[in-house]
Amino acid sequence: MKYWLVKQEPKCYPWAQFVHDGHTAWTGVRNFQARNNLRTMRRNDRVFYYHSVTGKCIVGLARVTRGAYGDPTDETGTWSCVDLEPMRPCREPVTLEQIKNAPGLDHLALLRQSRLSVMPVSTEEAIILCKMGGLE
DNA sequence: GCCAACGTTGGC
DNA sequence: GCCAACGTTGGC
Repeated sequence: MKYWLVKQEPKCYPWAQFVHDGHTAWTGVRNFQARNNLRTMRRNDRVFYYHSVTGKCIVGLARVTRGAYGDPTDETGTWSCVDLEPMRPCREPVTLEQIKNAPGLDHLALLRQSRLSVMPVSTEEAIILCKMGGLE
């Protein structure tokens, strides 16, 4: 089981809406590196849900319910998406500032590649993030 | 609102 | 294949 982090602006699709919907197709990714990460995802992988721009914090944990398939919002066949389902919210959101200051998280792609919207998280990093967010 | 980072496009 | 111009993302 691998760990990932996806970014979303809360004004586009907030965690609360995700929870309300119960599941969602993670469509619309139009960046090759992010797409390649999507394609590496497997069912039951865990996904940290990060609110970008407004919020700037991890707000919950989701899981992959369906591995990569063709993004239905893409006519060209170039892009992929996965299906996600919320698991549980953070007891406390993990802020970007906390992440920056936490030992062991300095290699997180979130800090190194600010524009990447789908990125891997190592098991070690995931353990730290779960602890910080009150996620078991 | 600004701007750094960085991906994409298109002329050459 | 190079690179300037341009657009987007996202933190500040």
